[in-house]
Amino acid sequence: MPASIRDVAESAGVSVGTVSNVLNRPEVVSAATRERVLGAIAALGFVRNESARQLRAGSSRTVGLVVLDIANPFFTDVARGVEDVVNPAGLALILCNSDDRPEKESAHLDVLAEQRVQGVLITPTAELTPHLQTLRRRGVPVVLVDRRAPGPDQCAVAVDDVLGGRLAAEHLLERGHRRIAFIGGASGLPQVQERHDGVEAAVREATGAVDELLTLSPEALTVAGGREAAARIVGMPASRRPTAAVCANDLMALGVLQEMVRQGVRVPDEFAIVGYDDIDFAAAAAVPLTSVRKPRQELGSRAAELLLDEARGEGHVHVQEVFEPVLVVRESSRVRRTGGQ
Amino acid sequence: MPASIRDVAESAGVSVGTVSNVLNRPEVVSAATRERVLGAIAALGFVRNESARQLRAGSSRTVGLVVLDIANPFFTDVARGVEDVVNPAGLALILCNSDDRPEKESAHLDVLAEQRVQGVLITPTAELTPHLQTLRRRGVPVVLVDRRAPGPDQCAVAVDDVLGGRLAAEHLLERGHRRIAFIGGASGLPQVQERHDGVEAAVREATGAVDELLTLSPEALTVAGGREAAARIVGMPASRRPTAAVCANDLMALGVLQEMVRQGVRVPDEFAIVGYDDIDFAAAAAVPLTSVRKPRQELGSRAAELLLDEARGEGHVHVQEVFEPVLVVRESSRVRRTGGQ
DNA sequence: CTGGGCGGTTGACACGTTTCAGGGCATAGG
DNA sequence: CCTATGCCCTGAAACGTGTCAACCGCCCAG
Repeated sequence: MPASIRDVAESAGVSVGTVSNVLNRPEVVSAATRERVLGAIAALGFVRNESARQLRAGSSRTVGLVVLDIANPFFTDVARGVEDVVNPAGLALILCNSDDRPEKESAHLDVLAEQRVQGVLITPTAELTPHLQTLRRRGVPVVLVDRRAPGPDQCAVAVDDVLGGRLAAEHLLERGHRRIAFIGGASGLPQVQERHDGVEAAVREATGAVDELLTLSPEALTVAGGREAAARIVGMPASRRPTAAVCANDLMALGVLQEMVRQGVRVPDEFAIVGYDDIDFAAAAAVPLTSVRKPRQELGSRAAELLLDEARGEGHVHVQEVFEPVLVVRESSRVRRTGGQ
Repeated sequence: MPASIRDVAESAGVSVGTVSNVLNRPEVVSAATRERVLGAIAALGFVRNESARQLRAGSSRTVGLVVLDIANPFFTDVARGVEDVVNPAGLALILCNSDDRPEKESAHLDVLAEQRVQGVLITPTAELTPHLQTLRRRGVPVVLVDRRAPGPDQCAVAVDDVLGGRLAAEHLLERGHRRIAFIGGASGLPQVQERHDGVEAAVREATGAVDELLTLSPEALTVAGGREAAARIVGMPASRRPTAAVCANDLMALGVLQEMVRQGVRVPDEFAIVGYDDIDFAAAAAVPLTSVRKPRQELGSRAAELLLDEARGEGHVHVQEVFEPVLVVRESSRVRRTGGQ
């Protein structure tokens, strides 16, 4: 059992209160006493017990972040943004992975509630679980990340995904593509739905019909999901087969790219691909991916700022921030053969 | 302020001790009382205060994991392995990113010490910081991940990186390559050094000389670092330029690949690449990467098991586990043009 | 000489939980 | 009727810290 504040007090010949003051308000302690106490602390290897602090303070010095897929670099970039804000504030980050499964999400939220975290940053699964509502009703600040708020009574940091989908689709339409695929996911995330809607709207405006849009929904928003979708596309009769795809994220786009190459379909000459998120691997792919860029790190840091502000109390006003995505054009959608422009 | 165990007790008309029993040893409480208490808990929305539990128990229900680069999928896979072991045991995971910088590592370790984590899993930076020693001396279990233990007095889960380097190099040598580059890093990580040594040994055995091995050490073990190294290689006179590279990890290998493609060097025809770690993106690259596979997830889960065993106390014996890496051959090192085999 | 002010220190209490010795009560056995 | 035996339950202590009112000397102004 490690040394306690009491051991330090004894060793330095002062009271516990003084030791506490040295730790928390060093300026009220005389220099001589302070030195003596610090010496005792060093000698005993004393380390504050956070549990006791927390118990006393009523809340802990931690923040929770719950993401859909820790293996998706988009979320690690978000996490890094969160860390950049949260660590300097003296808070530790508890990173949780829900794997897009509501049960895991709920379990993590329960743990975070028991930990009395200062607040929770979360990209929730499709339906907002009751656990999240319970948490908020209990007064724990919750900021939604990469997801719009259902109402004005909470903070959210999101991206205009309808616009993102539109940008991606318009780009392909401009390049002369008419039969376009949207590759989304089966889990029904609103972000994905919005991207779809943006694509659909652009296609309708350009072609006057929506049936030009083929929507595929593989099980998961992963590389494997992308491969699966690509295989389906390659299997279609050439007359109906799309010539380009907008993917709901870059992982899927990479999967599509990989499968196309494997099947001997040349990208972008025979099939163009647009991804979403613009993770670093998008640019690093050997056929660099055109992608819809989101401010990944900023998404995290801004959300963390809002969370800290809300946790601080005093006249916090809820903010629903919506970033504008930007299309980054790279090889995977460039026209090489056919004229185009 | 949320409801406490005392509020529950009052509301249910029992003592605090009984409520605690309902929570921790429900079998000793009569069914009727138990129901009444559970009802009160639900009605009040009571959630246990972990801080108080921890204070009482002396240690918390968390485990720390400190990694070198959260943006490297290798480490997120390790983290997933850790989670798989640690969550079922009722423990939360605090994931920290040291960014390969000793100061950040130390700061994180301090926080973990204050949190009284059950133990720490860490891939340390090059030199073992005193903070780590201090932590161990204080009795906190520490398991090294992807790093050999300096002595028999602690657990470590590592990979035979000399063998890994050798496998990579021998593969290239068999393919007829003679001038080989090893692309490592400047930070001096022993893992990287061992990989280098394996490569060097293989080259010496095959060619009788070591001067065939060009060693490059870009700043960071990242995609950007790989690009940087590749640019240097392309800039060399053809007579001395290597025809293949072993990279210290897959991120760098992807960077090399990307830069080679950008410069019009065909992979693998003109330049072969072997990565290390075999992250998912290695296979997903449009020129799939040959890579030295490590059991990423298992590395994490095994380390977590050892940590939990050590934390449990009772006759724990330190284990230094060393996994054997396996070479996974893909396109990036296949000979296409020249005969070879 | 006295009173007031001030810098520095003290010591007790509270935070919410777990644990454990002990106590009340009913039932069964003598 | 008394005692032994379980079964449930109670109540207090303890974990380590932060806070705060109170206190102690000491100096200075009056």
